[in-house]
Amino acid sequence: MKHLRTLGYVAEIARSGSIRRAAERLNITPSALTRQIQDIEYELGTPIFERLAQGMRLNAAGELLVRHIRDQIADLERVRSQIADLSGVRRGLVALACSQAFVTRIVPEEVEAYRARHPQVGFLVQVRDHIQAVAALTTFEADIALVLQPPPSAELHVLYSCHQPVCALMRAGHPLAGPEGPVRLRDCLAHTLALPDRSLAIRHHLEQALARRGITAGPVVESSSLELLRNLVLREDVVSLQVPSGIPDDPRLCSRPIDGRDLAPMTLVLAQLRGRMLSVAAAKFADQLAASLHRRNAAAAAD
Amino acid sequence: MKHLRTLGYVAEIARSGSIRRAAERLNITPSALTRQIQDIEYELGTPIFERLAQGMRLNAAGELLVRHIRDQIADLERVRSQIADLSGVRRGLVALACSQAFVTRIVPEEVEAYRARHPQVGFLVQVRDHIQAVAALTTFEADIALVLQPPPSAELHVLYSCHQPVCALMRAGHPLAGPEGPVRLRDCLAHTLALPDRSLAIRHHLEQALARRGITAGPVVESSSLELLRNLVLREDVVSLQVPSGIPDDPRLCSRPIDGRDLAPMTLVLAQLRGRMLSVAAAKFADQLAASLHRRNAAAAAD
DNA sequence: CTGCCCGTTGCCGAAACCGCAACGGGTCCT
DNA sequence: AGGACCCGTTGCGGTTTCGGCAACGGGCAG
Repeated sequence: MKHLRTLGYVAEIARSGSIRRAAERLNITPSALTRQIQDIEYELGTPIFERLAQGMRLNAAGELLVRHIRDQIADLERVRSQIADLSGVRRGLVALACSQAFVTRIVPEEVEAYRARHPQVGFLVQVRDHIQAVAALTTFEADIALVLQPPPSAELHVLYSCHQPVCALMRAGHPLAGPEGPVRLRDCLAHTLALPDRSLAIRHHLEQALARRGITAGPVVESSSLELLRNLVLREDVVSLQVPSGIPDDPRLCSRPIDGRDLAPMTLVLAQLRGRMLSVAAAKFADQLAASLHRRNAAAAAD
Repeated sequence: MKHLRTLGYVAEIARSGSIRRAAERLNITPSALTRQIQDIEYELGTPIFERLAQGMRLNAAGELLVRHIRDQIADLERVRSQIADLSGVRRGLVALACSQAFVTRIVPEEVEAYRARHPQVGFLVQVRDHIQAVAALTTFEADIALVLQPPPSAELHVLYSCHQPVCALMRAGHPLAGPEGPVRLRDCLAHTLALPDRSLAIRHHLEQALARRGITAGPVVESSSLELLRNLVLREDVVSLQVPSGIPDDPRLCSRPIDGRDLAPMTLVLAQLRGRMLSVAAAKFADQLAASLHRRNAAAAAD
């Protein structure tokens, strides 16, 4: 809304680190920006930016102010959403930060289900690793986060969490694909591996377990893209590791959980920023997601 | 600050109930106001006021918006106070709603002590009964409240509370003034009474106790001003009822607690609005006040 | 020393804001 | 029923604010 145009300028400068870059993104001139900042600093009676040769950086006062600004913007959005809710049609935007493992099935299915009931609600789905996802929450870039193995943080308010066993993934004809039931980790390591790289939580999890046993995995292929690994599995006799949520329903693929003695299950967490009041749309979507995850988990346990 | 000028207009219209009255208080013309409101309603896509013949009243959407606006204003004030605190000098405004009983000694003493250390901090002390005090907190007109017998409310966050015995107050020569120690309520009722009226919590407290015994008090004088009652006590042989905090240190006055069997002690409460983040100045003053009340209470118990 | 990118400033047109006067529609009192 | 009164609203014109353009001075790298 209009009244926080100026404050938005401040936030954008803080984001982009210089007046000129911010001006670019805001489609105004640097001169206009400079004046707005000067006005605000005059009103506050103190500078909020350090002027460096490379641009602008927030000082302590600025940090406080920008925090307040992000708060204001998010809160106004929530109020608008509540107001829209009064008139029947729910509209709004749900900003979700999620791990790569969930873009395959869970998130698209849930978004579709939600939008079938509330077509006026938009979604912004950002794929982030577990560290970046928490950061996105604190800067209000995301309302909720769905991630694997998030770092413990006092800022996180967990809405739902459950365990996901790590699974070995191979194509239907692969030697390991035969029998049902769990597979030992050492059997997997005997085959050619295609693993997620170190930017992904699964790999961290694996490395920790291997380190305790003094083994190292020598993957032939590693990638930051789970999708690439799956496609590779379809073309060659390689074994990959993924969590069940990320495995598409494809008869050409076969997955078997790693024995719990070798690799503990990973933790799936749905969370928001502690103390943050969500918009109606985001809150309801989080509810739906939590309920659905609960059902999926129960169904998986029944197998 | 500048950016919430327009929003302040909305809040003021909501307060005063009509555009013309708000315009008066804001020193602008009604036409200017009308336009601002229309702009906002256009931006929100929905009216926020009902147009009545007598003026404007908030609708449901407006209620949500005004709540948000008050929040914004209070939060910005808090941020400014934090920023000022960074540079060493504490400035800001502490808005306190208190019962009449505390304007005699406690509040003036505490304000003086605080301002001696932080002269840049201003105070706004509003005398409110226990109902109005809570209302002042919820509308952000007050940061903290110091009241007797506040109604239990989920919105209240109690920072400190203690008991205050009700005391009989008379001048030094009065027959009841003789011995030290508690006095029975029936002995008081035997004398001419000058009591707080029904707008004050002490009177409510007394009426409740009397009703249980099936007695009614027939006061000769009743008043909403504790100060008036005290001055009356000095001029005639009448007995009044007050809590110790409200009794000035005057050798011409004598007070004796009512026996606990006749009248339970009243509850003194220092509170803020639950979930509200206070400015530095208000938070520190609340700390000081709580600590001081604790000391005073301990000293009184030692007598 | 020479580009290059930075924030900043003077000047001017455009847009937002506001005051003035007048209008139309309600309520209340006579 | 009529008139006084208060209400919100609108057309018009002046003032203030905002933003774009061009130019300046200052750090920094090659």
